[in-house]
Amino acid sequence: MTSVTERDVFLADCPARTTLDLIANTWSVVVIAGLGRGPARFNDLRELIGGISKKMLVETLRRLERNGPVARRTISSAPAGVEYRLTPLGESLLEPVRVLSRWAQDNADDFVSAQDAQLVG
Amino acid sequence: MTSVTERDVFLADCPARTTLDLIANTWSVVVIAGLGRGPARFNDLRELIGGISKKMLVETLRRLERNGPVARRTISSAPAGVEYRLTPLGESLLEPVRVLSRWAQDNADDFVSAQDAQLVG
DNA sequence: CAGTATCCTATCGGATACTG
DNA sequence: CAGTATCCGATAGGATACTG
Repeated sequence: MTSVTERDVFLADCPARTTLDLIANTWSVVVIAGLGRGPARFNDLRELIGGISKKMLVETLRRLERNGPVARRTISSAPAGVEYRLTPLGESLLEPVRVLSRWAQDNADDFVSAQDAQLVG
Repeated sequence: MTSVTERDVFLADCPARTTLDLIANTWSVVVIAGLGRGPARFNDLRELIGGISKKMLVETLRRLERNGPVARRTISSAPAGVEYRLTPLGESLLEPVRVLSRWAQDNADDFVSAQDAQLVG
């Protein structure tokens, strides 16, 4: 029994594509990877993630919250604040995110040199 | 012996972050995944990848070409045209891209329902 | 501490028309 | 077939100032 509606990233207007649109961007990947280290407060995340603005961090967290992978919790005990953590869905996203990040880290020098070669040539 | 310059996606202005910026977007992921099926012509890719415009396909291919994962070749034999294929670097990117795409396909329904719940609530 | 609100620019990305 | 060129609206994203 195959379902009539496929889930294929090659198809426009498919939930799989919509999902890819939401997770396949730098800030989503880095925020998920950051929360993979454990629950964190807003400003902890800002310190961990170099170059992210308050605006983008808020927007990224809200979007991930809306779609499931991230949960937000208010801390009443001192020091008061908020805590973000991965949901089970977010935990399952951790592996893809880490595989991609690791690739970026391992192949960064090849990318850079290819770009340099282009600039020189 | 640890190198002085780290390769960490958490660091702004790090080659790893720059690399992530270039690959962590929908069109890059889908184009790499598409070329993972084998070498393809420009219009073959346009047919395979739903919703991509000529403009975005050209720009994505050029960017991936500049940075290494994709190679472009002119076909002189009939029917004449061009062929895009993955380089060895591109092949190594295939696994991360497939892991991410598969996650999107497998969890698309959870994402959608989470969003629906938000709309209702 | 954890945001909001506003402004402004750059890039994304579709539509359309044209080219060798 | 495989683009290029141009126009245009929508979104990304930084800077800054303000808030409970």
